[in-house]
Amino acid sequence: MADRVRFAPSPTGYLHIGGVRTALYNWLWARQTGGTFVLRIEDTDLERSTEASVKVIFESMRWLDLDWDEGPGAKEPHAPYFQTQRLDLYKEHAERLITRGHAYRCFCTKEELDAQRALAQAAGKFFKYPGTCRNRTDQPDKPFVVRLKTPTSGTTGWNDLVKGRIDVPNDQQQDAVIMRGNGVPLYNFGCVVDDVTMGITLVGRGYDHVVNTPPQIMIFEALGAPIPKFAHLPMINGSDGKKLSKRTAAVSVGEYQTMGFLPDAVLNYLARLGWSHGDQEVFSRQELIEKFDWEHCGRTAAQYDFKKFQHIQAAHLRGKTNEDVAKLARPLLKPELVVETDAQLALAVDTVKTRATTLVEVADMVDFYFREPPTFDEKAVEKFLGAGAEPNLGALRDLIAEVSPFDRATLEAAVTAWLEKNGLSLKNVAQPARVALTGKTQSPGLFEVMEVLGKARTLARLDAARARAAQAATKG
RNA sequence: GUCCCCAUCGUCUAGAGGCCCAGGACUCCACCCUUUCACGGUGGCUACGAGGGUUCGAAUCCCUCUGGGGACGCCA
Repeated sequence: MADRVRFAPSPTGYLHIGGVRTALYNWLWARQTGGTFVLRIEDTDLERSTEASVKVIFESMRWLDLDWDEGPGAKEPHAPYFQTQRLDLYKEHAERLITRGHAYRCFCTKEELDAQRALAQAAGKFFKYPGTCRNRTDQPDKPFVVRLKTPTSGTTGWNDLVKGRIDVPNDQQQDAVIMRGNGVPLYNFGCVVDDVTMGITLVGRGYDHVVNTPPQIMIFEALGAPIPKFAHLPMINGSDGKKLSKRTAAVSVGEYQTMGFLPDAVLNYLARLGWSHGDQEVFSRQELIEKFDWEHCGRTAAQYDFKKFQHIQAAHLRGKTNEDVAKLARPLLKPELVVETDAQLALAVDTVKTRATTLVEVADMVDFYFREPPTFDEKAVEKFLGAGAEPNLGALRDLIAEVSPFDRATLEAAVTAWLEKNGLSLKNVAQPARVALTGKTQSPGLFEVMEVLGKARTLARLDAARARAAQAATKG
């Protein structure tokens, strides 16, 4: 039977790339197996959850094109999909647990417990709830929390899809609070009740959750619900080996979008971080869907590597058609640029695609084609359009004026012949011409630049440069 | 302190007893291509944490140690 999987982020900030990888693996599994990908918002941390964060999550998921089959804005057979709107459900389930003797009301106050904990810690001991209310028969009219009656002996375990068998002694657990005094469930409880009521059959999540799994399994059991499969993915660390942070990496999806990364590249990089398929490094979205599996997920924490990320991004950029890249880069062009047709932009893109990493770079590199005059790099002008440049530039200009058709091959042939006849090498004229045409010392090939620019503008730019050089000659 | 997990080049990883004196990729370096910058190509540096077993044979299995990470909340 196809699995029902879910991604259940907490809206406490941007969508973290670690979270994206979790979402991705679940999504890939669902898409590969014809399963259902559920999006649920775990907003029970009232202090930190914000509506803005919820919006960011949706936007990021949409940009990455990780579509959800069930959840806000999609089908909602198990609505609502926000935990704060499911409070009655949690209360019901908690009551059921109490009735069945799997949970109990605890009247100890947070203050009492905190004091005891502080005391224990001061003595170098580790505090564990002593079970004060576990067997009490009176039910005073006081505020209470609900605690799970946890087995004290034996072990709780599961066959983790990526980690293998994990068993944890039950005496390590304590009677955990599952419902707060204010009726809001704790993570472990809300999560399980939702997974049960939403029919989740496979839980794929970060490795930091393995410690939550034993108590959650206990809750599944107490609820009399089938226990889903679990897959715990290793963490992603920063390049310093520590937890991924804003200082060591771009952690939010939005940052990659503004840097001009392609969604498929982000997915590819994240997929390969902690999962492998032989020696393959570059995957299309479709390949990821076809090839993803839990067996080849790594067991070790991975370090984020921006250089490799860029490499993957560049590979995806090169893999796209000029037309597609042009379409994506167009909104990134400076508004004052004059681009007559999409085809023209695609031609320009073709010349910079192997030189750029991001869409932002594409937009930047293509700028000189559509700006009249191009932006000149002063150092380049000084070096190549000075007093001595005028004769060669002039000769080149006059030669090119006669070339027809005006394409890169014909241009190159004509120029090469001319150079030979005059005992010159391309080195003598290439850089001045490059600066004249592009404003920079680094650019796509000279003849492709001319072709894309077209005859008229090529000659105009050459003329302008010649005039500039002549002026420099009279001055100095 | 107790419990859980992990351990191959700097990094991501392949590897599920012989195919491995360890393969791919990123990075770095050299060379080739070349009008510049890229792309591409070729080559190079660099790894099985340590010690014990098991075995004819171990990166692969077992044990110990060491080193990392995580948890022990009315956070998620």
